[in-house]
Amino acid sequence: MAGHKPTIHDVAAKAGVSKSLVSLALRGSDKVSAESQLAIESAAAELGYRPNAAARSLADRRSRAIGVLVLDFNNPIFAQILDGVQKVAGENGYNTLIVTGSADTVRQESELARLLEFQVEGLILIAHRLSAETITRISDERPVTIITRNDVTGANVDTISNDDQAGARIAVEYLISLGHSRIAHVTGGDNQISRDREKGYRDAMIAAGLHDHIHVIEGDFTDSGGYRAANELFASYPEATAAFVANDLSALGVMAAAADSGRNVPTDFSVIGYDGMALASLRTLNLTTIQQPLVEMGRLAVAQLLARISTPNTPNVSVQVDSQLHLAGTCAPPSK
Amino acid sequence: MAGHKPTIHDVAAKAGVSKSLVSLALRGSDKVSAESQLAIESAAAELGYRPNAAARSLADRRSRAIGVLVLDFNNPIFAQILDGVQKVAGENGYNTLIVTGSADTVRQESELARLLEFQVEGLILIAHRLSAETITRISDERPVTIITRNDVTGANVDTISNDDQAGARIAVEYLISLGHSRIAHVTGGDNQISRDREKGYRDAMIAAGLHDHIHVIEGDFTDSGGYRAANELFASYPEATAAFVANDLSALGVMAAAADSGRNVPTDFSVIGYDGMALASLRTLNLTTIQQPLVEMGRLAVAQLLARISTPNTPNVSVQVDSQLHLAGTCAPPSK
DNA sequence: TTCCCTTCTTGGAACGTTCCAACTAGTGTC
DNA sequence: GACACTAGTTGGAACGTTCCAAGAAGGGAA
Repeated sequence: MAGHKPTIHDVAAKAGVSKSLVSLALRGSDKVSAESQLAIESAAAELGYRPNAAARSLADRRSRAIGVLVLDFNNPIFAQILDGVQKVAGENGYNTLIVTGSADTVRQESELARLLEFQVEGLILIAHRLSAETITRISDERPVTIITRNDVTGANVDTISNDDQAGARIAVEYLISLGHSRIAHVTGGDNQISRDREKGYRDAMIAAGLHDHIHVIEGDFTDSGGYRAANELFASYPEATAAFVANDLSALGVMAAAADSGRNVPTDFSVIGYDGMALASLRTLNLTTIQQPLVEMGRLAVAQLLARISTPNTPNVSVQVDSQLHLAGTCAPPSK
Repeated sequence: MAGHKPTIHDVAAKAGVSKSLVSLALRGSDKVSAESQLAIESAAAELGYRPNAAARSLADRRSRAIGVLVLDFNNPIFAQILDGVQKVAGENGYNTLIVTGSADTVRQESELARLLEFQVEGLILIAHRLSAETITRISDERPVTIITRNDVTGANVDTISNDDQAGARIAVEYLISLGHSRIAHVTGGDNQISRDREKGYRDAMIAAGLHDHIHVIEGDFTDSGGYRAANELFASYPEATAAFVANDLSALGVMAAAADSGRNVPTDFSVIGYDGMALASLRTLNLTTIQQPLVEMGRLAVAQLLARISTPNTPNVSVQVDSQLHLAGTCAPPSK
């Protein structure tokens, strides 16, 4: 904590050159003589000089920062996505401003405003609860890439998602292949992702001639929502031998409810989730699930966002990645 | 995406006043006439004006941003800490720049450099793997608050931690109170937190006259580390009836190993963890643990950091918060 | 010697704010 | 009618960079 933070002028004075040359040298221009380069570098090092990003951003008219809005930090899939996001952003010299949205819409707005004031060059949204309208409005000011959704359109909006319907079908077909027919579905509530996963469930059931066995219970993507939904399921449809649950977190709640009702997973009751969150594959849980390539999705999102930043007004991009069945310990053939 | 981002000059022109007055009005000065205030506000709204944080930061000589370094996003306790951090930072009008450190020391340096270039006014570290020396060096440039550790000193370093030794003693005393005596400990590897928790274990065992039963296996704070350590434990000390594990994540690994070895938790083998990560309290896991007030720790850290930023050169602060025994389903009296 | 070309270097303007000293109009006061 | 206030308002300087047009120094070619 020296008296004053050294600026480019201090470095220039110490190296005996002009501030302009310091600026050039520090950014690796090839028009600087070897001698000056050396003098400048050692002066900078000696003073502990750090370029001021705000000044650079102002002069440059670009911030080299992207904003990330994560609506719910407590769903661990976000951590994995963020891993990918941060990696690619860092590799490209971009800073990442992460903001977690509150449930409160007013505070959400002010958090978004803060991001935009920072002149982020683009935004990554990981937010299934944000309305399409809000997103379109934001995209009016800044390019946006949305991860895990593809239901928003706009001139500056790209999406990275997996094919939720296809993933859901894979899950259900797997249960059917094990011999199940009384397969229930616990949804994730009122949002596009849930609707798609439910659609995939229904389609797969119908395709297998199991139309009569379709049984859907409303959940909400949370552990306790899954628990509640499963209890409801066991009351209303006790013959069910398996459940396809809208996401991993609520699948864990379903497993707990199954255990409470005296059902052993997987011998009495099979559970398959969706997402592929890292914790679900811990040995203790060992959840069978449809695994999204989360880290990869984070990577792709940043790559796409940076592409749009550097070349605006290109056609919209909607990347769909493949999700895979992750075999683990919570599914087995029905016992009867 | 209009042609040009409106600046304070555009607003001034539109409202028919000077840029200085716009600046005053937008920051809520009381020396602006009601009439001007109104004209300025509506001009700003109409143009979709957003203040440029970089310019402000430059003129102001402060960035209103704090940096957060999280070394491992995959340990879910960080999500909870971050919740508290973001909340208090936001309430005080501060932006949060979150960076996840790579294992790679070189990249870590460049990530830190990027934070410092952003002129963050202070840093929050959640990083048990960072060397004390590195931290002291950083704190030379900017105030630092460290969460979950208290082993670093420096003029500008404050710490928020829980009393790991005390927490560990609580855990062990609880097991003893249930009737256990053959209590093993799985450590978290070579770092201060682990050493403190091990010390607490040893002290509690000795205090209860169980010196002969002390049995320590090296772990590493991860799920798989816990799994491996537990298998080692069951081989070297099969009579153990309980384990105090250095953190929740590895406690889950221990539980998996117990199950694999045919031990039922908690009837055959009791497990108690440390941290209180949200996922461990899911019904399916229901882990007994020592719960740190993680969100609160995040809050306190920011509060302390902001205090030091506004009033530097005050004596160092080391806050110790209390951790509590969280009763759940993985501990029971020994069966024999 | 003169002139042109490179190669390196430079000071000034600009970026969008905030701060400051100073200015203008009223409004009272005597 | 002069004076001092007060309430609003203003332009210019500053913040630490980058960019740009232009300058200095040295080397060849004529």
